Amino acid sequence: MATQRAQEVRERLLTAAAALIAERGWAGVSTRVLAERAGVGPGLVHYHFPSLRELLNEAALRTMSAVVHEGAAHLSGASAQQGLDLLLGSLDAYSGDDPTSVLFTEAYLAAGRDEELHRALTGLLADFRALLADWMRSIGVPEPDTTARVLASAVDGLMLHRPLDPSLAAEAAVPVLRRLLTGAVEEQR
Amino acid sequence: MATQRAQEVRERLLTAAAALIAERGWAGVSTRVLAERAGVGPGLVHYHFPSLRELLNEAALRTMSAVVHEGAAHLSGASAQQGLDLLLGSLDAYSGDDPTSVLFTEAYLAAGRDEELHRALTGLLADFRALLADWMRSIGVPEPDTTARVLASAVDGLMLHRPLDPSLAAEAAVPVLRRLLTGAVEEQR
DNA sequence: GATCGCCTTGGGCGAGTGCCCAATTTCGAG
DNA sequence: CTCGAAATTGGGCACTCGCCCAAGGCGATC
Repeated sequence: MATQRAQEVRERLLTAAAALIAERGWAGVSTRVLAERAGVGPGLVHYHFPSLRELLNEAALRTMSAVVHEGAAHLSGASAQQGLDLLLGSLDAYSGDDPTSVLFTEAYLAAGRDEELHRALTGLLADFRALLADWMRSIGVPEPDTTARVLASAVDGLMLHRPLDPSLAAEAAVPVLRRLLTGAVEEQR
Repeated sequence: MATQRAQEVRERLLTAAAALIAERGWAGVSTRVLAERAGVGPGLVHYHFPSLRELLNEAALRTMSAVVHEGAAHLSGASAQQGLDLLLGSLDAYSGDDPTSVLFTEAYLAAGRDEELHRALTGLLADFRALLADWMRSIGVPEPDTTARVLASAVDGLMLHRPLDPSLAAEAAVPVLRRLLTGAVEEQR
């Protein structure tokens, strides 16, 4: 059916958009480079999407949503050590100048200038923090809600700084971050 | 003398640029809106600066440099409690959607796409981390170098998340962040 | 095989972009 | 007061932008 090919084009546009946001920055993604990257004619962008703005929002949101929910799935029910390994793993999976890390930061900034994106991102982060707080509660971290908020933002801050601080590697940062979980996992050093 | 007025125009352009980077994003600053904001003719931008790129770099760098060095001046020689108050104070001075916070994040992202800006920002952050580490060493924080790196990036991460997490206030985050300084200031709770 | 609706193409519109430059104003040095 | 360099103006060039649309291709249904 013809609709299937159309769906595939939509998909390719969204995938290309996510990559281009990281490469060129949110405002640097134009309809023409986007269409070229996706391998379609320039007119197709506004056939499948009402505006470039909404295309970018959807592309960023679904990419971020996939990352967050995949992480959350691994975290729920994990032991203290498994959870720490997961955080450590994500810290060297995302180096700070990889497409995913940059996409997150670009989206945070764009949310400050787009109310709709702001609402959606607020919800996505709230879901993630709730899961992170649940995990922390289950392993006995003090003040799990606030700690989850601080740890989540600290990880994003590390992504932001890492490209500007060559010696800020995951294995260096993790022992320090572990102090945030004071009282719960000290014996596991 | 005429040179004085010219210097003032250069100044106004740089100030306007810093404000516009925060408002419209790095790529959203055009020569014409910049000139209008600064109250000068559009042609003056390229009379005082070789390119828009270099103007933006200089505007961001000197603004950030002022913030960093002002903070560093207050920090050096401060007691543990004074230092903590300073950090706490900076956390509610910069809410995350104020011009200064946004400028920092915009500059971090732009540095990933501009080698010259990348080098300058790397140096600026290295200076600040060195001072922060010295302060930590002086009050007995363990692993002061790494802790300084992590705390500096965590603070920027908080700025990034704050607009998307209404309940992430300074007074909530600070007690948790204090755990990073484990062993040095516990008795000061 | 004709028909019809979804999909795709590529060009075009007005606006905005960075950068340039001839013409003009400003103002301190002689 | 005159001169000349520094500073400023505003328009123009070549290009890109988001969005639109007439035209045609495609494939499923009778």
